[in-house]
Amino acid sequence: MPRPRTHDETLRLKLLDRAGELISSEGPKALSLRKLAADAGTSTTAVYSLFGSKPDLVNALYVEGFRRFGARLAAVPRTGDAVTDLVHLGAAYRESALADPHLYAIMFTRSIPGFEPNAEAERLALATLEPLGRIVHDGVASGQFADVAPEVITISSWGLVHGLVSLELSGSLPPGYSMPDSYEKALWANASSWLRNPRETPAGPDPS
Amino acid sequence: MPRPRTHDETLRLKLLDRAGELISSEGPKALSLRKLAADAGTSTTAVYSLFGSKPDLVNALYVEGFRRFGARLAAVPRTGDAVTDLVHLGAAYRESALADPHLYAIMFTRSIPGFEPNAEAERLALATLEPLGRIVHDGVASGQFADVAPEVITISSWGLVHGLVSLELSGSLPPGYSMPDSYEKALWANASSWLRNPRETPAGPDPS
DNA sequence: TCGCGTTTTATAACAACGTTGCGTTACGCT
DNA sequence: AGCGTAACGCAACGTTGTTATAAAACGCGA
Repeated sequence: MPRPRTHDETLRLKLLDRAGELISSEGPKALSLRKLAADAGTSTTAVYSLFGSKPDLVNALYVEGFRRFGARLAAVPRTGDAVTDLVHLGAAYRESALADPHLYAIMFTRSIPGFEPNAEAERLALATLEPLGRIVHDGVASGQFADVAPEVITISSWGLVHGLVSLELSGSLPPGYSMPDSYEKALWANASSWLRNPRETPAGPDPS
Repeated sequence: MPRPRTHDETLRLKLLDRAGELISSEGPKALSLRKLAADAGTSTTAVYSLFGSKPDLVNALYVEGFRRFGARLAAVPRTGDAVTDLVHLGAAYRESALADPHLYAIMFTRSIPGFEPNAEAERLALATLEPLGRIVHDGVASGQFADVAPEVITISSWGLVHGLVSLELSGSLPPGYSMPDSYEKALWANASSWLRNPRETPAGPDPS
């Protein structure tokens, strides 16, 4: 009879942990199976029996990254004001990305050549957006937001935060531009642009 | 006396062309110096004497990419209406990115491991944003936009288009979301959110 | 408790990569 | 004409991901 899968779970976690550390500290380029195996006191073939290939190992990191990301976003409290909630969620998004830039790069830019998330990982990634979808849905349903397709508001808000964070992380910003200053104002402007009844001061400060 | 640089310009262009083709058709992973040299009928050392290293060759692609990108953006005609101009510029931005996705990836995501643009290349990249900066500046100066720091409007608009395009190109969008539908509405909402006097219908259609 | 069957993993090899000495060729300048 | 340097082909080095082979580890029926 076949021997049941006994995969050394502690070794699996050790490899995953170490891989995460390598990526976070030295970037995607530094993640080599040989170094990783040597660090973990094992051999490269262990990685292959545990994960299948290097892209599959990265897929595990991808999943873990979205798990943490999703937990952070889901923990943002709601206030009932749709604009405020969007701004708060956007702030948490940026904080999460800045907490581990290299991991964010794996999740959203294809920073490791051969890697493509598998179907299950992609489903998890999309589930991360649930808090955003809920705020938008509630905002439209309660009449705070205009009668626009919720997908449009969702994708616009997501695009804005992702774009701003990407530009900041890739160092593409002109010198002198301060993202902390602009970020909240941009979020506030975007969120309030979907209001049914626009408020007086455009691009006003977050009232929280 | 030293012999002046006579670098075979046609070989240089041939290598650059072929490298661009390889990147555009098969992605950054397929760009190998050995294949490239073989394709061009030369040797790998030619690349080193012409460019210095692989990252330096990619830097040349990066520069060429921004040159074309900048030309496209600079060719967008102005209408005088700041919101309309922002939407038109955003549309040209997306079209340019979709015209050569892999090149866009080199320009904005770090899709080739060892590559970082040098100082001159980064200056050129920032110059590409000049049309955006001008529209925003004129919009604020003419009183169409609210009295907000122009950098905030610029970075917000850039972040939005870059984020939306990035999500689209990386395939991160939920199935069923149609970017062509949402894109223009998102741009319009963003642009009009900076108006001094908000118009009646938020997220209304582009009047062009 | 023994041993069969299967999984796991170490060793070593393979192909492909970026890079670099070494030697030769090609060409501008005096 | 010929000196000096740039340009470039050849071959090698070290490292990468991956895999063929073989040995070791272990669950389970006997």
